[in-house]
This record gives sequence, structure tokens and C-alpha cells, in this order.
Amino acid sequence: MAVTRFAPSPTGYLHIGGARTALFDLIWAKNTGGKYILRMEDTDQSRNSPTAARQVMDDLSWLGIKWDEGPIIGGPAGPYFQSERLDIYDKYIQRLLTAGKAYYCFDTAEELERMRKEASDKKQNFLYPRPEEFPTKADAEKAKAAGRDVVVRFCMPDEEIIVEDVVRGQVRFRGKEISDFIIQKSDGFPTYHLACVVDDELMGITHVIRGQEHLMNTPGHIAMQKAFGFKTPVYAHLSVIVSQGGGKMSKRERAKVLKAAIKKEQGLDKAKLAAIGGISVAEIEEFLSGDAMPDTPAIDAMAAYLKVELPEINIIDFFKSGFLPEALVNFIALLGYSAPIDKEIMTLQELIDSFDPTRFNKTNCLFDRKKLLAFNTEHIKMLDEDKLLSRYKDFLAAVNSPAAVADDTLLRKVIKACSGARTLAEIDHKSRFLFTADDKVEYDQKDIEKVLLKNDGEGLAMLGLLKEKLAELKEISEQSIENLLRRIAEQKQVGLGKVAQPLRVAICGTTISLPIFESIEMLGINATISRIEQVIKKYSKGS
RNA sequence: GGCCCUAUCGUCUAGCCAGGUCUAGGACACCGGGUUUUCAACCCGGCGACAGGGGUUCAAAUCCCCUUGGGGCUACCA
Repeated sequence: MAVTRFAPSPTGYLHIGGARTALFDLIWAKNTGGKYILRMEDTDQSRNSPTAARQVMDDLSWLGIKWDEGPIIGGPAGPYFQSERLDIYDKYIQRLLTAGKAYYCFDTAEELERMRKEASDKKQNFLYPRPEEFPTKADAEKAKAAGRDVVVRFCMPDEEIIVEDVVRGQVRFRGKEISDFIIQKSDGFPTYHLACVVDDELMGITHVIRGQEHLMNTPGHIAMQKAFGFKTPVYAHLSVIVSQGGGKMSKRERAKVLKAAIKKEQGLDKAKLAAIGGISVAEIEEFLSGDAMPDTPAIDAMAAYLKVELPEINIIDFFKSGFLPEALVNFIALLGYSAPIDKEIMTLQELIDSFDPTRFNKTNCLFDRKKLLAFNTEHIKMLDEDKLLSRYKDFLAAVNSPAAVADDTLLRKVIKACSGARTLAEIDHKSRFLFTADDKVEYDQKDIEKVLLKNDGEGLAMLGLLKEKLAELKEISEQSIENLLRRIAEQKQVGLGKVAQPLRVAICGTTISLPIFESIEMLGINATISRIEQVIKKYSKGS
């Protein structure tokens, strides 16, 4: 029975890496018949927001990752927002202070900076110089009154600390090489380290599954657990997911692409860009020159304005690209992990049932979008009709497709006509012509040329014939349309393509669409004929 | 710079822990062909890897060491 937790810091949308951690937390808990807790680590007042917390929860829900305890649903170990647990942390910090296992510090940023520089000049790692004698509470208050920032640091014990990691085995650290880290910030909030250790104990967490970036923090956490007399949970540090560029797949990736795009843009009106992003010009300048990064909505808005494609990093990006949560879950579960069963396309339940914690990979893995695409294709095929329809409707609404208002019967037909589609976006794109007014159809110039005008306008001529024949058609059905078109092709001694392609371009504007018979049937014979007429009129020579 | 992790096809990986059955298996991608009313889907075939060096051993992808490469951390972020 494992009690696991996903503990995101609500700073924006859930990204791929976070989703994978969350997934394995769930899988591990459910595989053992245990419990899965969601905890918001919002101890950084400047970066966290309630909006972001909501976004993270929405993204988890979309993925089908449900927590047993946490925000919204509550639970016995709540509250589940760390910002609401400050009094608890205070108590524990006091305990360490009284026990002489933590101490106050009053250094300024400049002083710390200088010490760090000294260390790096000596080619050493920075170790905070622990005072011989710890300042008293009175000293701390005095310093505070004098305007100095007061923080609390944990006394790192001078001993070997062994992290027993499920993924990596034993990892040894020397306590004396780890700096006394801050456990309480000057704003009174605990740091991640303290809050995480305290909450894991209070919430009865038995298994901590997190990214490899936390491996170096673990000896410090274990030392604190010892100092408090807490149990040490089982640790599993997952490898990181890297993007095509090579670096860790994170929000930074998107910011980087946007930054490059802005810099490339000549004579850009920065004031206008800032307004679009809802940020100040100063923030833009800061973004361009340094490490500062606007938040996700601002980045998205600016990218849309500049028409740059940002890499998909966040779960919501994949949602909007038309991926299924089932596919995404399946795919990210197999990144840095291999199931002990002989197949790759799996449901969440199969992932849970077959879970084997010894099968994690140690190496970083690259996110391969093409493979995701293949997984998505399989999952679209696998999903039952009702579920697929509901996923499709969610997607249409999210991307503001005109098809969002269509009725279920039509959408079901569209989906059916698109069997083999790789993404929901593909289905939407191929069927947009059904939801576009006749006079608003956009014609692809290249396709018009290739299919209608080439060879002395043979395609256009075909359309003339088709218009008449279609108008004469008594009974309109997929079958009757097919019969008609095949008959025409036969009479004209040409392949069906010579008939279907001009028709396709006439009604869809491009050569890519649903199968033609269904297309005409769904569009309706009147709209079909009127679009044919429109095209003939528009592209006939001399007119 | 310091500390830590890590190394099998282009990518995700199986095999490694308990060395021989590995002329290294699968999936995706890619290439060639087929099917076809477009795009997909589908079918058939092909290309393609144990990072390098040293040990240990009758025998190494598998165990040990070194080098090199990749990644992480090095914050009053998590």
C-alpha cells in the first residue's frame, strides 16, 4: 500500500514532465491499492497564483488523473495548499531552532553574493559558514527591527547520507559538503525543503516520486527527517524528459523560441507587443535581455500575434493540437519506463495493473512527437464512439472551431468518415468546409491550378458536367452519389480521381478532405451545386 | 569550477541485476514497393545500435576501472 503525492508548484499550466510525475504517482498508488494525494506547493508568493492552481487541476482532470485527497475534495490531512499551513511549518521550524538544529541568519543578498563568488574563485562549492554560536531569538528580532532580512537555516549534519533510490540504487552524499540551506524565508514562508518534508510526514506519504532534479535535495531532506524523527519514504527519482533541442523540456523552451522570434523581428512595435501580452514594455525588455520570463498567457498571446509556432510543452498545448488524453498518458508512461507486458498501446488501467517499479530507466529521454502521433492514431481507433465524440466536442470548443455548434449526428458522421485520422485537429481541418458558408470557402491557389486549370481547364470542364448530373440526381445518398461519380468516370474513360478531385476542390477549397461521397452527402446537394457554380464562375477563362 | 546521475538503432526501448541461448528483439521515424477518390489509415520489404579504451573470464551488451559524451543541481524556485 503506497501513499503517494503529486506536489506541483502552481506557477502555470501543467507541463509534460509534471504530468509524467503525476501519472506515476497515481499508477504507483493504484497498483498497490493505496492513496494518491494532490498537494499544492505554493510557498513562493511571487510566482504562485490561484489561477495556475486551477489550471494544473484542470489539466490533471483532463488527463484522467484523479486524486483521492487534495484541493476541492479535501481529506483528513488538509489543507492541501501549503500557503494555508504556515502555522504548522512555524511549529516545526521552532522545534529545530530550540533543538539547536537550525539557526537564524541576517545576511544581505550582497554579502551572500560575495561569499559565493569567493567560493567559486577558489573553485569550491559554496558552503554557508555556520556561526560558532547561533544568534538568539532576541538577536533575530533586533536584526529585523534594524531592517535586515531574517531567515532560518538548517544545520546540515556532518555524516554520510545514503539515498536509497528505486531508480538509481544507493547514492551516497557527504553531509559536510552540503550547505546549510534555508528552511524559512524572510517573508516567514517555509522553503520547499521544509514544507515538503513536514507535509510528507503529516500526510503519511510512503513513496516520493519526483524528477531527477530533486535528487540533490534528497540528502538534505533525509537529514531533516532524522532531525525531526520522521520516517524516510521510499524515493524514486525519474529521469528528465528533454526536448528536441536537448535541454529539459520546460516552460523555458517556449519562452526561448518566442524570444528568438521577437529578436528576429525588425522594427517591432514593442509597446504594441507588450499590450497584446498584457505586460509592460519594461517586462519585455527584461525578458529580452535576461532571465525574466512572462507568464504563459502572455507568451501565448505574443506568439499568436507574431505568428510563431511555440513548441508544445504544456498539457493544454497537446489538447489544443488534437491529442487524446489516453494517448498522451500512454505515451508519457513509456518515456523512461517500460511495461513488463508485450505491447505498447495501453490504457491507464493496463498501465496500473502491470506496473513494475523496477522497470524505470535511468537515462534522460527525448520527447518524440512523431511517436506520440502514432500513439494518438491508435487511441483514436480504440476509443468507443461516444467517448470519441465527447473528446472531439471538447476539442472543438477549446479551439473555437465553427464545428463546435454542430449537432451530434453530423459530428458522428464526420468522425466516422475520418477513420485513420491521427489527431482530432485533422478531423476538424478536413471537415471545416461543412461549417463554412458557401461564399466564405477559401480556395487554395495551388490546388486550383493543379486540379482545375491544368491541361486546358479539364477539371473545370468536368465540374460543368458534374453540376448538371448532380442536379439531375433524384435520390441523394452516399451510395447514389458514388454510383453517379463512378458512372461518369467510366463514361469519360478516366480514373475516379479525375472526377473526385475537381469536385473536392470546388466544395472544400483544397485537395485534402473527407472522402468525397460522404462529403457531398453531408454538405447537401444544393450547397454542392452552388459551390461548383461559384468556382466555375470564378476561375473560367475570360470571365 | 564543485557535487551528483547517466551511456544499446535517428527516437523510445527489450536484453544487463543472476555473463554463454544476442550473427542484439520490438515500436516509432526513415527509405523502397503495394492499395487508393485526396490526406490519413492499411499491407509487404529494407536501412539501422551495444560510445572509446583497458581489465576480469574459457566466454562480456551484460561485471570492474579509465576516458569521452549527455543531463541535473549548484536560489530567501520548486
